Amino acid sequence: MPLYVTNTLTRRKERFEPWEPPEVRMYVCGVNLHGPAHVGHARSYVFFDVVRRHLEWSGYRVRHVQNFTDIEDKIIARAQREGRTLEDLAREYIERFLREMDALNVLRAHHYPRATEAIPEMVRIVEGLLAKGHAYVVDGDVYFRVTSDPDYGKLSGRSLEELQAGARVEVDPRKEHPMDFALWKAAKPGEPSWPSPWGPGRPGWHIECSAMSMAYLGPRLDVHGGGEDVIFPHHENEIAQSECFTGQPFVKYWLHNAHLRMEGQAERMTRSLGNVVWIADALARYRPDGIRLFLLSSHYRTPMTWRDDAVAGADRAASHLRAAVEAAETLLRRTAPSGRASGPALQLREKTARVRAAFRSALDDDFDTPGAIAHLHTLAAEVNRLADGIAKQLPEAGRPEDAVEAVAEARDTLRELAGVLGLRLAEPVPASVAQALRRLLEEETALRDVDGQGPPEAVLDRILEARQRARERRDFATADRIRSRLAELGVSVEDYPGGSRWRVRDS
RNA sequence: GGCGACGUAGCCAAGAGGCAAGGCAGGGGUCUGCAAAACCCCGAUCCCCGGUUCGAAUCCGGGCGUCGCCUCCA
Repeated sequence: MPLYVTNTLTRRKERFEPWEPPEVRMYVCGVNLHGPAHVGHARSYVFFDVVRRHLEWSGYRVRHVQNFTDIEDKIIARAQREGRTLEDLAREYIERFLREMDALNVLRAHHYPRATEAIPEMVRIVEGLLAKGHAYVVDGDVYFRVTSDPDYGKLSGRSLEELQAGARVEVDPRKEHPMDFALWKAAKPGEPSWPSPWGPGRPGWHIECSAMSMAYLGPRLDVHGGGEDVIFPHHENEIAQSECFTGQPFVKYWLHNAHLRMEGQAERMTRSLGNVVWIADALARYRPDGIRLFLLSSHYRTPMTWRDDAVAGADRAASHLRAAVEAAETLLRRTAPSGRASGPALQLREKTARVRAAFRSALDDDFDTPGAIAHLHTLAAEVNRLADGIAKQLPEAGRPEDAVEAVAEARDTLRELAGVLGLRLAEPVPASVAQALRRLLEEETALRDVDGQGPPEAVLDRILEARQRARERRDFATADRIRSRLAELGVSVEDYPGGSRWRVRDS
């Protein structure tokens, strides 16, 4: 089934067909480096991460570019306030942004151009626009002449008259038309500046994305994305500049995500209002899978609210998915395949195939991530049901060795589909636990003979074996003590008829 | 003022005219040395009023409410 996406430009769901398949050129508007990123930014980048993962899963080769805005009024103001250089400030927030995106399992773009590194390209475009009569110079500033572009307003769906009617800002009288926007700003005293044919100055905001997308992806993009707040003026102006400069269509599909609001706040989350949850704070409270699951639990074009109970709920839902993978793995670790398949195993196979197809259709339908998540839960429940029956040795579950192949396939599918949403479904054993385990082996007499070498997962398996021996001799005091010591380390122990299982505890 | 979204169970949320997905929370049960996890069972006059249709959460009209954008912004 083909992919359909809602194109802001046409306001319709359209079949996705890139200019030159299987290549997809995707440019996503990046952050302004005047401060750290908040969970509203995370919503946008997690969403576009899913766009990319789904395109790649569908066989496209995606070239993904995301910019950093490192020159702009607020950055200059902050640098001056803190007595730091722009470079110093930019370096700090770029590093932090990438670290936080890595933590959220957002795939890295292929290029992260910075505005200040693309000044020559910008100057070249401005010169071209001047030569074609689409721009004019006033006192060292260069403005785009909106009346020279008959298409101006096509993205935001408004005419020049409509835009002017709602204007909230005082108009610079030197401009020919109130909606004309700056391509290049003459330097003010004390501000960083670059030489140009119009004197020292710095670029306007919009020109950077035109220049950087062209430099890395060529004049025509397949996908250009960002938050819906940048539709106007930013993306509107980008189209005007780019198309007037190249004479070609700039972007085939414009994708915009709706905003995230703070619980109890009437307005959307934005750094200038201060009503934000920093990504770093969210990561301290919730696991990455939980945060992603929450952010993807609403369709990307629906506004959503950051509510702690909802994020906590998504965090628990992530555990439920992870439990299915872990239950499958426990079974697979302990059971050799028989080469046969029981009735329940055949049913699981069929369900797995159905879920795979439904999951794909959901994402193909304009990235319906809430629908896709629902299908993931359906498969997880099927795996859990079978694994539960087998762990309890229920006759209707069939023989474990007859379920192995179907369970392995279901687990692989669950992993694969979750991976398209960027969910890891795994909780690695933290290094701190590995160290604490060695101490536990020394302190606990019942664990004296346990080998503490090797990866912590193996050590935990051996600890559970020793604990199992204690249970078998009905030494529950020891067994419970080991369990509670592990719990203190963040490892929970679950007992089943066929043996015990450990899990790194949720958050 | 102009342009545009949205309103589905306590909460989050999908839904391409034909018996209303999924999750979280809650209640009951199964399993179990205890615990935990998982599994099973339980929940909706789809904001209101009209209309079209054999049939509407879905289409049309009108209300009410919430939100976004109209040069800081993901």
